Amino acid sequence: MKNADETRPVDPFFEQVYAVVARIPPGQVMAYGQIARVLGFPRSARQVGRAMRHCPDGLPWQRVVMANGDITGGVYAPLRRAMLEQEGVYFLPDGRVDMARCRWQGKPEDTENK
DNA sequence: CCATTGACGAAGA
DNA sequence: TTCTTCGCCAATG
Repeated sequence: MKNADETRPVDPFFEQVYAVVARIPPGQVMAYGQIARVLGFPRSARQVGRAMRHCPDGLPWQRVVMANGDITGGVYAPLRRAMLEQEGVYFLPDGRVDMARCRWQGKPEDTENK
């Protein structure tokens, strides 16, 4: 049994989004469009954001930010920023995430052995 | 079925 | 570099 009893319909796209987000290592972040691209839907950045809006507990939703490094989440945006800061994410003086240094490639292909 | 909205992103001014 | 506009795509009214 999987979700027959669950009143929540499981969308493959949503599940994939959650899977990728769960793989983001501490100190690194990913953009909505970047996640969509990894899943094979480079035009569905907004749908990724829609999935994050319904993000389940246990998911590092704080590591998902905008492509320009801006943080979403409304009133919780500053909270997310503090959590990322605690993980070692670099920030710009403007309060945005330093994507140039913290953007996760999504595919670690031999990070040490280059 | 059409109009509006949205945790996006790139391009233009 | 900041602000505005347009395009994408699905959900909602």
